[in-house]
Amino acid sequence: MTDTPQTRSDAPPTLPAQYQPGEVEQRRYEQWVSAGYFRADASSDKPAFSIVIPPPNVTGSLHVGHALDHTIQDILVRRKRMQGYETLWLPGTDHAGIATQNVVERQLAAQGLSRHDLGREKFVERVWQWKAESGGAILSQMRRLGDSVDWSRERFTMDEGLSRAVHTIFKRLYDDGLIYRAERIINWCPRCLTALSDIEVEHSDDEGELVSIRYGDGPNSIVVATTRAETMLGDTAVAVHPDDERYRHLVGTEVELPLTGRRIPIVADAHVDPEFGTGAVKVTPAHDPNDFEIGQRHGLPSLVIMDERGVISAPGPFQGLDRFEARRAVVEALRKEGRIVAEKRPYVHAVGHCSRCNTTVEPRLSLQWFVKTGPLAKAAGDAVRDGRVRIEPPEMAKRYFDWVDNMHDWCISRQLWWGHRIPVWYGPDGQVVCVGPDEEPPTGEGWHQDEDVLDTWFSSALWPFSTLGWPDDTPDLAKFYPTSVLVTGYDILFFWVARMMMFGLYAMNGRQPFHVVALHGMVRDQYGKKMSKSFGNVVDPLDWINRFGADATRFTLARGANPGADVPVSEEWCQGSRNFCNKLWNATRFALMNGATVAGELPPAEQLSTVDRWILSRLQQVIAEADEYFETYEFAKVCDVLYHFAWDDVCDWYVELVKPILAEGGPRADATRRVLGHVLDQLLRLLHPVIPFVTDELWTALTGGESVVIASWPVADASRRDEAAEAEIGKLQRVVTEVRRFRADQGLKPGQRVPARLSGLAEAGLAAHEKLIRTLARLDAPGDAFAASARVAVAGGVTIELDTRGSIDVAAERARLMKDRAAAEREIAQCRAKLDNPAFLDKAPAHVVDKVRTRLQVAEEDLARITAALEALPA
RNA sequence: GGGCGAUUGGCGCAGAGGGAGCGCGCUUCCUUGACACGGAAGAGGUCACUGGUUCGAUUCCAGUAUCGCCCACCA
Repeated sequence: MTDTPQTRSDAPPTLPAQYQPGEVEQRRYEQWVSAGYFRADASSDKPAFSIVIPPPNVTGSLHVGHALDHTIQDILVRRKRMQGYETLWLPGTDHAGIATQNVVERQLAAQGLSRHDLGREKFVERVWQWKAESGGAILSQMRRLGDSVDWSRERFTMDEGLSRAVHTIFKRLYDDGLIYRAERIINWCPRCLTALSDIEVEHSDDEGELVSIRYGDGPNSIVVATTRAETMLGDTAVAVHPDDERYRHLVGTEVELPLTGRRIPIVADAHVDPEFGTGAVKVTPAHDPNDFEIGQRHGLPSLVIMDERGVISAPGPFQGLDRFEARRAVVEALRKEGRIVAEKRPYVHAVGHCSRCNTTVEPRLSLQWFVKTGPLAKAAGDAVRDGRVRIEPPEMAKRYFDWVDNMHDWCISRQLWWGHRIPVWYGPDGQVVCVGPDEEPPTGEGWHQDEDVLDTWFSSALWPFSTLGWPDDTPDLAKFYPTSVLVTGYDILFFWVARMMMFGLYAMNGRQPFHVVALHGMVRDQYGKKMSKSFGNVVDPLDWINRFGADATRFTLARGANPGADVPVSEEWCQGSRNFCNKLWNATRFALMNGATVAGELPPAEQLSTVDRWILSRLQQVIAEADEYFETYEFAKVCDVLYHFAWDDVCDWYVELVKPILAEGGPRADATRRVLGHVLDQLLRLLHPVIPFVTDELWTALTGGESVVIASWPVADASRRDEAAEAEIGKLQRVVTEVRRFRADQGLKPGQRVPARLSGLAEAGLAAHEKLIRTLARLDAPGDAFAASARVAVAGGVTIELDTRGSIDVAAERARLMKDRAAAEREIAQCRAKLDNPAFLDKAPAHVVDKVRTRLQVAEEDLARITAALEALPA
């Protein structure tokens, strides 16, 4: 073992040939947490960088969308931490009102029970119990991913502090007249039995049937069209456009409503579109938002004909029928009476569905609580308009404006039990009292609290400041509010971001909840398809973490993350990411085996070989580029730059170039060991935010440092840039590649050594690298019996004559050269055409003209070289 | 119905007013003492279509087509 490569005297850790993530990840994460790296200190005088996590559903589990969202946040936080910021990434979970309640109700249903069987108190207890059972899952999954969150500050949207925040802001809004109670048509889910806000309703184009029904008889009859025939039972008018000549004579008269015997008025209302259908519309104020408005304008009664389950409640033959059965039955009854004018025909129109259970939403007249959004939304829009909050990518801001500028009042009451109960009490004599957080609710005979709870988004809208201690004036709030960045998918720009803006600005006296909103896309499969269970293309991040490692999973996601765009991923790409981690592992392994060192200053440039100066120069460029991409949330580019530097420059070239130097030993090898150590040290730091585990494992092994988590962030050193070295190594790479190409074309085995004579190296400035070129291209020194059988001509005037110990495939080489010649000729023609164009010379910028001249010169040299090589080929 | 975006090699995506790039896949060769989760060398695209601006357009503008997303109370 005398020829063992030099190793560090203090016996470096020996690494296995393959990186095994499992054990490393668990060990590292525990160490990070116990070392307190993630704990934020509000009393620090370092500048603050804070992010609040978009709280996932407390009883949910980590899906690949979370994994993306968390990876991005962790990247930002880890880098800032290394840059010396006091960083806080605050974790927590959301109580997710309807979603969680639905889950528990399903569990009950399995036992044949409903929530009403338990009663409110018991039911809520049961939900808390479910939270206790399942609430830990997602948190431990976040640990698996490597989230560097401050666990000491974990919050829940229904914990005591947040409940007080909810209570406080409700009271304040109420007192300011921004919360009110009113009877309105709201979106109602007949299955969840609760009101829904606009954003909880998803529209899809459904096929319905449009039927035309004749109301009244004789010349005074009028035909209306509807897709919801059953609602005619609740009609209290027919409306036509005021300017519609066809019906002018009927306005003010009454018609008989079929099946009911009621007579209803015909009114004129500008809302009616005379072009649509018959130009006459039935008016059902209790079951349609438009009709409700018309009803208000004309003082029409609202007749409720359907109960909360969508079952007909109006007395008569249809009572007790479900709304869809009733629709068929009503149409049938009308047909029997000869009231159906035009047969029903298919009609595709947008229908609202409950975003939770997909049940068709029923517009329903009911008494609900609303937030008056006008002034709040205005402020939320202005904060973005005047630049206090930046939306990334900026194109997304338009969607935001569309939303905040056209927001309806927000229905915040939900007929659920799981959530923050509305802090309003009703007295026996109709009193309504909103009770503040520090006030006692009224007691006494007949007083009772509102039964409803608040929309989940009400409490999540407070997240950026309620989690920091608001309404109290806490050190956390002072230090970390406004938060630095909010990272989330564009799909909840409206759901959540706009609402945080509204409440943040309101509660914090005009101070915005965050400086930047960084939006990412949805994770998709490798064909750009949405992930769906039915399609079977859903990725489980935990599965990937188990099989490929958390780093590989994170790298795959980050590598696909272009700002605002969807992120395609696939298992193969994750394998590729794992391979990359392994590549780093082995590069570091090589460095350790060869005594790379990180101690002391880097030697000055004069003491370094061109190869070392080249890689250091490249490193500075990479630091600068990666840094810029980090700043602009261009994570795909961050990964791209670092991946290629690591793989191409460091592994494929630098390590290979350095092997002969290290083998030689001496001071040059010492310097190279120092540079190799430095480059890997810096590279691992740069990669740490993206792939924290493997980088920490390698960095500590390489440097002996405590942890790369708390290492300083690399800063580009412009004085190490060396264009001459880059040009020189670039030339060397071209020479080597060209020889390898020749060898491959000629079918020479990669390992086979071929005697060769090199000329023109000095002129090309590569005189010092002959040995390297010979090593990399596997060319031996020409012996006494050297007989050139082939000549490879390389750009820059280098010529290499090879003794292939036999004839070469002349035809193949000729074909190759002809192809190259054609390319060179094309290039020459292109350049000449430009340079012969006076307009080009006149108008094009000087550097472009210079570039074309250079290209022409290079192409001409190439052509000469290729032509010579062709002539030298044996016939 | 309104708004936004996309259209670049087999697939997924970058890109910039002046020489078409990346990953995966594909072809050929190679177990060379960091790594086969590897190495070397390749093949493959008239950058959707039509006009316009420009010395020059794949890149800017307009229109067309196709696709996607968001918003929406026209029965």
